[in-house]
Amino acid sequence: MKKDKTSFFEDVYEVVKLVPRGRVTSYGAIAHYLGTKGSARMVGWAMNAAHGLDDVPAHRVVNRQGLLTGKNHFATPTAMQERLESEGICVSNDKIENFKDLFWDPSIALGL
DNA sequence: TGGCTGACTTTCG
DNA sequence: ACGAAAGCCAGCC
Repeated sequence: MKKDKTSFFEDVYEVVKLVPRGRVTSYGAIAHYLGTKGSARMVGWAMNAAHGLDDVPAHRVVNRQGLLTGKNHFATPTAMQERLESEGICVSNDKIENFKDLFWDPSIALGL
């Protein structure tokens, strides 16, 4: 089932995997959802380990402005944008269009 | 044990 | 509006 010892990363993975296709979330939102488990930086750092996992759509995680700040850590800087566009998300100049509408907050989606 | 790091966020200038 | 700096905290050496 699940491991009793839930690392901060695993919690982040679970949340990111819960992000619906065609939606995006922010580091701060995940950090806020996890609560005291860490700060927004920790989320980004967790993604650094997550990008190696196909189960974790790290490309759906962007910063507060909807900018693809983490694209630089992907296999290719364009992979992130291409992936988002592939899911129906409009990206312009490394920024998500209508980000406010596409924003997906785990705290809300999970009914917290 | 102690110190460095990091894909963010917010605030001051 | 833009730039730089501080705050944040868990993982790794």
